[in-house]
Amino acid sequence: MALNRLIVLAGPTGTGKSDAALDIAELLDGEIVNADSMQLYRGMDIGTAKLPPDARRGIPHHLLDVLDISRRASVAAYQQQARQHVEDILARGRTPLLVGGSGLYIRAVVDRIDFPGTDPLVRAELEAELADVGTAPLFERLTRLDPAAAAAIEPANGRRLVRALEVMRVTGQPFTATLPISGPPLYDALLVCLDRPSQVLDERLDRRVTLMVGAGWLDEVRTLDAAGLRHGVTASRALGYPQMLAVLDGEVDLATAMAETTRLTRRFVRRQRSWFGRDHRMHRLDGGLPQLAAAVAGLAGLSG
RNA sequence: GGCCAGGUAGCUCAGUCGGUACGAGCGUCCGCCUGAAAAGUGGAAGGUCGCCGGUUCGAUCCCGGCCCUGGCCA
Repeated sequence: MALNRLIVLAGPTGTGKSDAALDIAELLDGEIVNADSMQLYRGMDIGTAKLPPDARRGIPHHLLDVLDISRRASVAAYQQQARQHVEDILARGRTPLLVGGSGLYIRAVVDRIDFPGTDPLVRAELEAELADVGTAPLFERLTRLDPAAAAAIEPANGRRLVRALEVMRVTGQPFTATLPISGPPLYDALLVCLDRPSQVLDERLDRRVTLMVGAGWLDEVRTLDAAGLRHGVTASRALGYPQMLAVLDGEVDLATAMAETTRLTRRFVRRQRSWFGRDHRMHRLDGGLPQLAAAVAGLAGLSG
């Protein structure tokens, strides 16, 4: 029943990946590996739509709740861990299912991408410089040191400028600022992208935020706040969390925060589409398809 | 009924002391993305400037009337 290959279930937020993954896992004797950057965090449950343990049907889920909110997330670390899990699952004779909406994370697992090293001190220094003098001087320097990278990075994109200069400093090598052309995926992966018509998805997202609040999202955020959420570089930026913190601070009313959250989530979905849309290796399926699991199994080469 | 403010991009609003609307933010659409990626970023499409008439070589901006919105007074 198990396949000797990886199945990737990608797609925008709210398309039904988590639930579909359960069905597929049951059908193909699978185990799930999370590919969602924010679900890595312990305690961020409601707002990240993390599947509660009692809803997982006994199917093993890996790489959920592995990071403290104070820690930065890291693609490179994720890549290493996720691949380890995929390989372990394969070794166990089961089907690994990589499920999530973080496009770069998925590519990090499935493609030959090597992330150059990092240095906290160099990084901190460059970030301080960015905060101090702005983006222009950094861009100018990058143009001198690494013209190719500079040509591929928008002058106003501080984040990427910092990283490019960091790589230059740490490795002495130029920064590869363009994603490699994707060849055949590792692990003979079957790539599936779930989506829904915009109107349907937007309505689902709207409803989802309401459900999250009803499920106690504000309490969750209050708890996380006490644990230092505001100081978590990555965690504090998760969709909706800053908005809920603002409610707790009495800065905005709940309705406004919710509207803002759905707005940002919609925008995020558009970016996810732009990311997944150009990966021509992906099979696209509607997340609302009745026999989704069977369809995926069929694509994977398992008939019936 | 009277007075005041206002009717400019899908929304909220700038602006033109009369000479093809420099518009902005948000939204929408399209794109980029190698150690924060639920992050960060680039571009595009959108406007009979409430309606009718007048003055003028020319009006979104001046004048008159009308309609609509909000507020105040009665």
